[in-house]
Amino acid sequence: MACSIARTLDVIGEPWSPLILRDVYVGMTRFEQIQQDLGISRKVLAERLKWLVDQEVLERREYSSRPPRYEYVLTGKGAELCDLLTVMVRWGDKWTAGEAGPPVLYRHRACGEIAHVEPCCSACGEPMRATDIELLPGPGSNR
Amino acid sequence: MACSIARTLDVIGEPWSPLILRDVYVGMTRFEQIQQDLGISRKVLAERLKWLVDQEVLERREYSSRPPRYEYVLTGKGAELCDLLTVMVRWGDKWTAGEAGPPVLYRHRACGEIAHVEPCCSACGEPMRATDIELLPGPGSNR
DNA sequence: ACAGTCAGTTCCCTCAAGGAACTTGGAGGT
DNA sequence: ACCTCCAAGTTCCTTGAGGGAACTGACTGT
Repeated sequence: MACSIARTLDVIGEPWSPLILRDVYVGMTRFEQIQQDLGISRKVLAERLKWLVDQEVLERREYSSRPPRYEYVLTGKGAELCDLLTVMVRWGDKWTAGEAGPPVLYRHRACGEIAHVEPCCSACGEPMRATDIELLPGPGSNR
Repeated sequence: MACSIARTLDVIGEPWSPLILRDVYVGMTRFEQIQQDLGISRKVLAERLKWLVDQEVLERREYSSRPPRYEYVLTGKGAELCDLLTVMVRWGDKWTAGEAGPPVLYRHRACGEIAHVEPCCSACGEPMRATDIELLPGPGSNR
């Protein structure tokens, strides 16, 4: 499909993938850890990890050779997918967090403040919401 | 689960929902239009629309009373979900667009430039990638 | 009266997810 | 040498969700 949303969903569209990515992001990099943390079936987890490695979102790395043991780490491509997770968190915090408030706080290392992520324009730096955007056909369009 | 990612995925985690949202965002607001555009089964589309309306992401609006005809429009909550879509598009454009380039271009109405969306810090306004963030337990944490 | 439109609903079938048990390759204890 | 444990999967069976096609109901236009 000539749609970047569909192509992105092709990589991480199925519901477990973002959660797997989050686990790797926060340092749960091993099969057993992820499986227990998420309560996902081992079969599906093995499939997803293989898929994410094939897509170059994760890298399978040996952390012990005897016995052979592996962990999963983010690639550059995968790290940028985590930006998507932070935007998800923002929405979830704003619209679905209960009374208690957000379960996790984000500190921006550059400025040291507790903050959240906001979509901004790459040209002018001002906030850029979906409602501030005008869509134009691009070079990869098929019409 | 005490995780805003999981809560967000609960609302739009299943693979068709983001595509449905995109269609509504670009003006395809009717059942028949969406069904034909996506090639989704009518059964599943009806289920998803009902779910998204229940979640207050979409609103079901009568646009003709006789015969009774309905369309779906974004709520405020839904419009902010579209920010998530724009971030998906950015990733898809960058990592999965082929030779041809992105299928759609975005013009930021505020500055008039063709641009893409970038995650920035709500406190200092500088770019804020997943790798620039330090995670801290928040008030809604359960440990 | 009859065909056409839109917004669904119903039915059946297939395929993918879940769960539990099993496998592999080695480490460590006795 | 043997038993047991562990991480990282693989295999097998069952159940549930998605796809496809046909049907329904409320109305319009000719």
